[in-house]
Amino acid sequence: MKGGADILKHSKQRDMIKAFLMTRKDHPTADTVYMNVRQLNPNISLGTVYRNLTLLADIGEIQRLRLGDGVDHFDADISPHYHFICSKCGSVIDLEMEELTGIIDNAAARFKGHIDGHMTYFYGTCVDCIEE
Amino acid sequence: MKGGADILKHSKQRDMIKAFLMTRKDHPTADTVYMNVRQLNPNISLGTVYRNLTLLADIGEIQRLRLGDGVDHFDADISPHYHFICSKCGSVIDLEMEELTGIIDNAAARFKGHIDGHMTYFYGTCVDCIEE
DNA sequence: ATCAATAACAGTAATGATTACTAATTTCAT
DNA sequence: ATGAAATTAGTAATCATTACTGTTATTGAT
Repeated sequence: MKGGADILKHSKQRDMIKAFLMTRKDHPTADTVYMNVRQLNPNISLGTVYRNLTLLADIGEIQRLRLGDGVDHFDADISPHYHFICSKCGSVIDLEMEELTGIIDNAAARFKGHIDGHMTYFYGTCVDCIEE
Repeated sequence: MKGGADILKHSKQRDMIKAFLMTRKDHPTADTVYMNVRQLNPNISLGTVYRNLTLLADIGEIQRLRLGDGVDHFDADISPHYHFICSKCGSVIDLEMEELTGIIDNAAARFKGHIDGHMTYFYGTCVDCIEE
C-alpha cells in the first residue's frame, strides 16, 4: 500500500541542505547544492540532495524554480518574488518589483478550469555579460 | 571554424513538421510530433524532429514553450499569448486574456541588466480533470 | 537505556528528454 | 549535370533526475 504520508523524521543531511540554501541568494541547482554540502559531509549522496530538495519544496520550506533552462533551481526565499535569468551565463537574479496582482483573476476570467497559480520569469542579458 | 550561419536549404521533413504543428492547437511535444509525422514518413528520425523544431524556433517560425513539466512543447502560433498547464493531466491550453503590458518596464525599472522578454504560464486543474 | 518499527541514507542503476556523431542523401547555385 | 554544403537516418552519448536496495539513523514506547 502506498498512499499514507510518511511521518517526517529528522535528518542531519536535510538540515545541512536547508542551511546551505539559506546562505545563498543565487538560486543554485541540485548539483551545486551537492558540491557545496559535500564539503561538510563528503559522504552525502546526490540522491539524498535531490530527495530532500523535493521534500522541502513539497512541504513549502523552499521553492523550486523552473526557469526554462532545463535545470531546476532552488530558493530558500519562499516569499513571492520574480526572477531574471541571463540567457548568456545562466545566472539567476531576484527582481525588485511589485507583485503582479490580479493576474490570476485576469487569467481565470474566461477560463473554465481552476487556476492555482502562475509562474513568471524574465530573461535577457545580465550586467556582467553586457560589460564584456 | 564554427561561427558562420549556415545557408538554409529546403527540406521535406521540415515542411512536414511545420505543417503538422499548424494543424494542432494543443502544443505537442517533440515526441508527439515525431509519432504523428512518422505516419506520413515512416523513415523520419527523432533527431530530425528535434533539430527542425529547434531550428524553426530559432528563426521564429514556431514557439518553444517551457512550462515547467520538464518537456518542451511547441506552438505554431507565434503571436504573444498565455498558456495554462494542467497539473494533473499535463494538457496545455491557450488562455484568452489581454497581454500583460508594461510588465517588462516594470521589471526593468530597478534592474541593471537588459530584459529581452518574459515567460508567464498558469497552472492548476483543467475542466476535464475537475469533472472526474 | 533498549528495542523494534520505519524513515532516511549511500551507492548505484535506470529512465527519459535531448543532443552529438557519422556516413549517406538531398538541395541548389553554378 | 555537378559539386559544395546542408540535411538526413540511425545510433550513441549526455545530462538531469528518479528508482532501487541493502544499511543506518531516528523516534516513540517499553
